[in-house]
Amino acid sequence: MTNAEPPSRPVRTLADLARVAGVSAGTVSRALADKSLVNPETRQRIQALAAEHGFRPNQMARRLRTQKTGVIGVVVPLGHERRQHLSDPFFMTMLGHLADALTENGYDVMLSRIIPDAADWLERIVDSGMLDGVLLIGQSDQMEAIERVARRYRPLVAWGSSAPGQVHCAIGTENVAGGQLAGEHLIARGVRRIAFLGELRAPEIRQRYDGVCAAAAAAGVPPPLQLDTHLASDMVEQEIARHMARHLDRIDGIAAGSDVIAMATLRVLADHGMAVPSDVPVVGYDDLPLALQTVPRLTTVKQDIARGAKAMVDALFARIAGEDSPSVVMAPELVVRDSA
Amino acid sequence: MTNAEPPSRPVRTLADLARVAGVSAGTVSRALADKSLVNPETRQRIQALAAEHGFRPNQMARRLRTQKTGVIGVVVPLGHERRQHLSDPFFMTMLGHLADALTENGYDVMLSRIIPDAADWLERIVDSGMLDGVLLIGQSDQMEAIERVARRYRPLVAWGSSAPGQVHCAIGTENVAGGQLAGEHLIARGVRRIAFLGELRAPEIRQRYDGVCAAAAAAGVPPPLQLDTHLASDMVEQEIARHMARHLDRIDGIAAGSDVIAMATLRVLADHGMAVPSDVPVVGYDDLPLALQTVPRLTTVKQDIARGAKAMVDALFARIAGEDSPSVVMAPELVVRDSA
DNA sequence: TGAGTCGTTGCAATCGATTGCAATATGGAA
DNA sequence: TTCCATATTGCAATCGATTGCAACGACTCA
Repeated sequence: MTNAEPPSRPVRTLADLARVAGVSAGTVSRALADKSLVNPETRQRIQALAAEHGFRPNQMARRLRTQKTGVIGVVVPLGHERRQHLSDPFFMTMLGHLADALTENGYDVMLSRIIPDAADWLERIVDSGMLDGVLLIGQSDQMEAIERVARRYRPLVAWGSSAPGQVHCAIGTENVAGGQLAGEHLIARGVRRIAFLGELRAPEIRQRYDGVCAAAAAAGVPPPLQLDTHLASDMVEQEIARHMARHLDRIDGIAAGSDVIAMATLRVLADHGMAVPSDVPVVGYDDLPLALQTVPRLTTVKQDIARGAKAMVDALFARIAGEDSPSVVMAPELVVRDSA
Repeated sequence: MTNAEPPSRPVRTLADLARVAGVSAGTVSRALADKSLVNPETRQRIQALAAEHGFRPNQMARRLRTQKTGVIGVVVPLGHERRQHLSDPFFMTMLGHLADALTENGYDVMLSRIIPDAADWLERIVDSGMLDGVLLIGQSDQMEAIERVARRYRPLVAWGSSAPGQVHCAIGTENVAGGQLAGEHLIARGVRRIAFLGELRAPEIRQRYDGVCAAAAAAGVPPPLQLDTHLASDMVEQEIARHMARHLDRIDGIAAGSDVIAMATLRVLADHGMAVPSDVPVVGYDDLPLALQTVPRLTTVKQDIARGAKAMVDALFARIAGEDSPSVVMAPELVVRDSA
């Protein structure tokens, strides 16, 4: 018997281990996979040997052979709004839930933050052969690219809105209805001159704005004043400060396009010595965890991100299994706290 | 000439494209890699053909062959504190910077949130053959595991503290000095009975606490009252509320173990009708982006996360290139805003 | 015209694990 | 004792791209 201690992890490949065990590579492979074809004794012996030598099969080779990677791509397309950072709280919250659900199911997560400058950014991702499926956090302004790829690549699910006739599977909430909830709540609080903070190139923000407009129209109050507010976190506060300096005397309530915007607004209003909600009610959108942490606590339109993430993952798994999965649109919900 | 249109992406592999182009697979490979060995005309013809057919090489095969993956693993070990979520703002901020730096350099990011229950969790990651390098966000209580792996696996860099004789490369800040800054600042503001919010099992939190203690001892004020506060975001606020209900009358200043804790504290203090900083000054730790957004703005000890992330990536690249890279400890810095 | 060069291209091995099929051994039945 | 069914194991092809080496052609120069 060769009692030479292994000098420097000589057991790197299946073949190495096979040599040590005195069997063929195929047998080792089957033993490690717990296939019933191998003799139980041999199997246990090989597994013990594998553990002893700290052997781990090369995933690259395994994946090439089996044509499954066990990796899901989570991609954040940053179409307009290039300065928006990956650390945006909404993305991160969504990503956290997604990553949890995915890893629980044994998948790895590959993260991509993409600025879609090349027209084929999405095909480059799905055709890389690296991924078993792709999750898109947001559609940005890339509807055509997404539709084009979805026509031939099934395991693809996006967070966002779904239109009739849309090919790709999208999970999202009814943004127009959500905006309407926000508008109605402000109006019920006596607000007449609403300001909407958010820029309209992002489709979901535009829909929220449309909802606020609808609420205003229905109640017979003037249409809201729309003020562009970008999402890059380092800029929001200055931008809002500028808006407030100029328009604060002409408004008496604020609907923010997102909680991040709402939180920055709270900050700016405090600088102006305005009390929230007594001087100016503010309602946010998203109901991120931080909405609970602000002073005052944020009244906001809740998108159930945890449920959305779970729905996305479920839909993706269904598609990976070859089944079909419909788009989902969830109802938003007004969460009344202290800011409005 | 065969003018049959490609029916369903028949060009999937190098060999397919080679057949279409009438050359061998090797030539196609070289042409696509812009090797000088191939005739410029052939090269252009093949590249045009590749674009026309939307051909993308299978990354799995490429990586198996070249033994490089172009993927960096970013892993968050959750040793103690299992309920801490991936969406923790500190992780996310760090992850955002890391991902930006990595993707700028052409690497993909594989994300893992790990609960190290298996003893070999780290070797399982580094030996998977999937990764060109690994970045650890935090050391948790896994120093031994990290040291063990670092002894034989070079491209590994952690965020955290470095002790003399430590094998693995760690980038971090001087937490004791940071805690001291916080303590000194509170004391200079007239605080005598400091409360420290944070639980001591996490080494970096313990060091910050030690720093606060040192400051107190040096100034001759009583040692701080330490109150356990976990990091799971859904629990913090209740926990702090309980602490405050019990101890608020016995303290006159608060050093928080992190900005997240500080922010929740601000919330709770508002509920108690306490003014910050006039009734109770509060200083945070980290200087996350959200420290700018709170009301009042958070006075805090800054860890330059952006710089830290860059340092981690630089160190990792050096190690991938076979060079060596030392641990780095950066000096924290007190950022005085409005909360203390 | 023949030898030597250079520029291109093809051939075939390789990365490491998986798996269909063939081969062997073992036991039981006739 | 012979034959067959069954349980294990080995062999070799395969996944798709990369790359060292050999081969081929054209061209130059003697």
